[in-house]
Amino acid sequence: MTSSDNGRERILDAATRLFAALGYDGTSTRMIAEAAGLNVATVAYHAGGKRDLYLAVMERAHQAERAALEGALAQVPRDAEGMVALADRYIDFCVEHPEIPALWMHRWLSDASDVAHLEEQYVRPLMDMVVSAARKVVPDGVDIEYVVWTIVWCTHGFGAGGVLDGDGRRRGMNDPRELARFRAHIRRLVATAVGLPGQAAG
Amino acid sequence: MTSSDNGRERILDAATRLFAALGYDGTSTRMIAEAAGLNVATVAYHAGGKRDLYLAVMERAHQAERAALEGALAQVPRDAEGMVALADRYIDFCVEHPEIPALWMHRWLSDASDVAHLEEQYVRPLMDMVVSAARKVVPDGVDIEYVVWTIVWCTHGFGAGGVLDGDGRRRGMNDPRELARFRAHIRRLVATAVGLPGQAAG
DNA sequence: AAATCCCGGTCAAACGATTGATGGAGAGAC
DNA sequence: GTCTCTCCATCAATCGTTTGACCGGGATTT
Repeated sequence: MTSSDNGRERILDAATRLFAALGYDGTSTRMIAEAAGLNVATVAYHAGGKRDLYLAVMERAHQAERAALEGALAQVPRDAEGMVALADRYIDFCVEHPEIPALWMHRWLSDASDVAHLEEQYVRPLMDMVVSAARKVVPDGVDIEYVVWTIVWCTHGFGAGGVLDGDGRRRGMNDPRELARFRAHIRRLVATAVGLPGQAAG
Repeated sequence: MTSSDNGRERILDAATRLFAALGYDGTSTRMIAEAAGLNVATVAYHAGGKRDLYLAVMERAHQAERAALEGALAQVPRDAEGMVALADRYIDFCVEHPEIPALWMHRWLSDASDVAHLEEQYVRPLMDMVVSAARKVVPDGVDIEYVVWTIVWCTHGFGAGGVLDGDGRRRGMNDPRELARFRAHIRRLVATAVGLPGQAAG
């Protein structure tokens, strides 16, 4: 148990990075082994198999997401400003865990049955938590659920691929200026959705 | 030229569907051949190779997107309502070509250098067209470029993965009720962005 | 204390299967 | 006969997985 946890953890970290960057099919167990500084057989020994490893990676990512969102919900007031802050916290989370947006989108693009339970187990409950917190704040005529989906799509889209600047180059969350612009946009988007008066122009 | 175009076209269609559903790495040339009712060697004969085939698929998809967007821009008035209609037209396009959102997102998740030229050649010009059309309509303090990115992220996210209903099941563009809900949401989102008075509640 | 056993962790090597690609031969149109 | 299109057979490379052995150290036995 001295270096075993170390090995398993290194494998999980490497797999997380590679699955996020290259997708499931684009990542080989040998890549993961090399990135973790271990042998292919050791990866199989710790993870049981590529598919099991992927499931473990997704499980850990979802747990981190749930913890972050529950923590944010506990600290944020249940009013309009609180909802704006909540979206901001989620962006913080994606900045701290840059692999998660890509991991999420790759997973979202496939509908493999063996990861479907993650949606019932994690995604749907989190969606319900956020929606029920926002319901009493949002004015009539606004589709809260789709507002939340919009935040998710935008944050994951920006986090995983960034945007194209004027020269056609990608700019993403690692670009402070672009991140600030994205934050301002989401802040205004949420603010208008919850009926807050217009923010100061960014 | 009698049945050759037929063969090449069948291959391109099959490849488009499979690349959209399974991604580049998740699709094999044999799958494409089988889906097209042809032999693997025939695929190589017409397409030259898997990578060239993928490039051809992406090129065709982007051309269709450009044609649709240019057509929509030509027919739509240059005012607030026109911008709402423009977003609606783009949703129409994604409904007619259900593979495109997934194709787009898969491509967006990878940063392969041999497809990077597509961004300068297609994506950036289209973005510029839409942004310049919307600029004179949008009130101050709104980040037009990010509003357009929001439409793109939402439409592709919804088109490629759908949303989770109350039971954790996926609902997407093939579900008329969910599509209508999505349309209403985007319509309201664009309407508020261009400073239009609140729409009737959906 | 010394010798023995056991076991979790790691490795090189190999497994069968599948990958993208190619060469050569056959079929049909002109 | 020539050209276009298609298929069968095969290639080397890589895939995920398994095997059998080796190392190190704690427990057990003598």
